[in-house]
Amino acid sequence: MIKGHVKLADIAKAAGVSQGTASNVFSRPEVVREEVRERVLGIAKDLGYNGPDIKGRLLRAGRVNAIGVAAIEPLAYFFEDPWARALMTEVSAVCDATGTGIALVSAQNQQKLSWNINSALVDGFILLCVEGGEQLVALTRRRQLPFIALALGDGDAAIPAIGLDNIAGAAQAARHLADLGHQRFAILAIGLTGGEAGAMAPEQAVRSLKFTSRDRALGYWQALADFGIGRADVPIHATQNDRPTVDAALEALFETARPPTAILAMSDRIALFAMQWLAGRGYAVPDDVSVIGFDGVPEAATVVPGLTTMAQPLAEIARRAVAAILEDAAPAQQEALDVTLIVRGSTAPPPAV
Amino acid sequence: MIKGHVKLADIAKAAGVSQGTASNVFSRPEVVREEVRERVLGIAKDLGYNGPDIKGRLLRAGRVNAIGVAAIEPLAYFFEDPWARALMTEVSAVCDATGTGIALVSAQNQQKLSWNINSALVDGFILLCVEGGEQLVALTRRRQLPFIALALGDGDAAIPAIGLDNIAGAAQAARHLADLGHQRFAILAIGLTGGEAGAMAPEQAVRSLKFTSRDRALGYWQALADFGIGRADVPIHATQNDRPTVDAALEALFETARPPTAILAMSDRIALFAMQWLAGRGYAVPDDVSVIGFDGVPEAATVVPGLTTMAQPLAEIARRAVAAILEDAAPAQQEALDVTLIVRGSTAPPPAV
DNA sequence: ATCCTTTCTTGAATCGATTCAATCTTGTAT
DNA sequence: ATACAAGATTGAATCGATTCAAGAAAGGAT
Repeated sequence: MIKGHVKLADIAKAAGVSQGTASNVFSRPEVVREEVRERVLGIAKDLGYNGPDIKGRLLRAGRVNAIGVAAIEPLAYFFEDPWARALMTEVSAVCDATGTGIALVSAQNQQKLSWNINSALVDGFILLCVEGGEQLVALTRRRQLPFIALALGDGDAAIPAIGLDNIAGAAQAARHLADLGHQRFAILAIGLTGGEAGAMAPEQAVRSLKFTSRDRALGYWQALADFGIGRADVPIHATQNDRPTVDAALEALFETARPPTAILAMSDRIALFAMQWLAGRGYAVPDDVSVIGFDGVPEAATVVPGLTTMAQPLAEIARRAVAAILEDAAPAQQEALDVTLIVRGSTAPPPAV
Repeated sequence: MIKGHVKLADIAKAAGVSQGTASNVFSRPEVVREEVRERVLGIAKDLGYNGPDIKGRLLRAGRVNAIGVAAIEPLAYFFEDPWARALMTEVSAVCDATGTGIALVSAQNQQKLSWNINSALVDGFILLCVEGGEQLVALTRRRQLPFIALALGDGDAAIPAIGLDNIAGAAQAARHLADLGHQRFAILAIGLTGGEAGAMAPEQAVRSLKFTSRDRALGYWQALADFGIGRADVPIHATQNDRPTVDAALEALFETARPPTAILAMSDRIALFAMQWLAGRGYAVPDDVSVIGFDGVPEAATVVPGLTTMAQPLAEIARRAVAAILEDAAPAQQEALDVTLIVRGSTAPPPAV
């Protein structure tokens, strides 16, 4: 019988039992008399029926046992971006443990994303809000499913979100280097609200950086102030989190008369690009220049020398996020988690002058 | 977030139109008179109805517009393994273009995997068969959905699969190094059927390596034979595709009186581990030792020096695989695609003696 | 033989939409 | 005024299961 669509009703009819009983044979076998159960199962095997179709089941149940992870990025983002990957790894671990599926939801343009969010078969969403978080939240709202935003810069407390204490983390990073004796710092920033990259004045930074990066900048400044280093003494260059803009920033920084001995990078990605640029120019890390990153991506541990960084508690973030969706218990307000300093080989005292 | 109980039927009733018309308002608006359409949309907005629920729609349509990618690995595999990531990146690109969703399906133990495969809401599966491919295929068969196996070592032609011409690729790799003048080779293999790693004799390799690795070994040997280098002259060490076993193999190889000047690694992962080991021991790549990998993962391009490798046509693989699922047009038999040599900095003529 | 439990089984309702043949409206041409 | 095509709307069937109140059968006690 090539006709591929045997359904439960067919089995029931063929076995001479009601559809309800047939359903029980598969979903609650203990309630059906053994004799009947075996007969039904036999018929099912004969007809090539492999158990209830998941689509019918889920329509009835109303849940699909999967969570969606969404971002305003191409789908490949989940596999390419180091932070996204590290986070997904942890989310995967949690989902593995709870038997929950993962569906990737994304699109670059608003319209497609909207469609994808609306048609994703999931019980809720984890939103990766690195770019355009507000839009993502707005789009997801309409779906009327539980969701939780991650890395949402914006301070709107009404949005269920898990954030980081970026100010404290950045301060700790700067303090680490200052404690080592560094005096000449430079900041490599991300996340301009506008598009351009380049050097910027502190006031300008406060104005045009997005929340996450602004907080990190504030943290750096705050710690350095304790060491008598003013904002104006710390050049800050915005990048687009990619190699060309990082390279350009470094070119500019190391052309000056007093190049920095310590680089505060707002992401590990930037820090890693910076280390490669430095290696290419013959600057030794950490002997000539120290570099500290932010995020704690796995690559930071494997590169040589290891990258000192402020690690996000990704496992904790993932655990809370998945739990929030599964139990529909999103935090009433934003939670901010601590980042922790991980010292590796990329930071050391500055070279003796 | 409590889900509103408004459904299409409620809207229809409230607007005084039939359910069919209400459905058309959302799914085929052009067929409904403008006046009616606006009235219905108005009512919908008032009642807080956000368009057709996807579950009902899909039940009717019978397809969910998503494909599952499955592997017998923890879910994190998709984000951690370089080959899987590179492949997923390409699959993502294809899915992005066609508006198809991606669901990740995996589990380490058989039973859970079986459950996950059976309950995944997808239109078909792409199977990553690096480990335990046969089991994966067997499990997927039962679901009676289109599927296609990738990297399936086994030669069973009845399974729809996309493979590689490993023999030709490996031969090309070995020829590249032999053309450069190398004479002392060593092979770092993967994929033992048993568990142990270590040095092995050629006959043993043929016997105990899995299909993919065996073919690669055969390819290496075949090309080297043309240069008068016999199988017995090429030490072959099995690894488990991880750092410890690669390190152990290299320790053994470079302890000998005639260490190799050219390393044939069966995966980029192994090759990259090898390059790190060599760097740690003070061997210069490519001046002292040349290394060639296999797979063409992105890291091979970014490492310094770049890794020469045999690149898999991942984009092509992804394109075909997704098309096969979406059009239910899996190839009747296994297809084998060509790999291409990408020369980077890790290979050069051997050191002058 | 009667009554009461237990244990199975039934049948119909439900989940939330789409589809399509049939019917009803219009508008236009004759 | 009549006929007819084109366009809009209806209503019932369908997708594939689960659920649960109610009925039937079997077994035990009196």
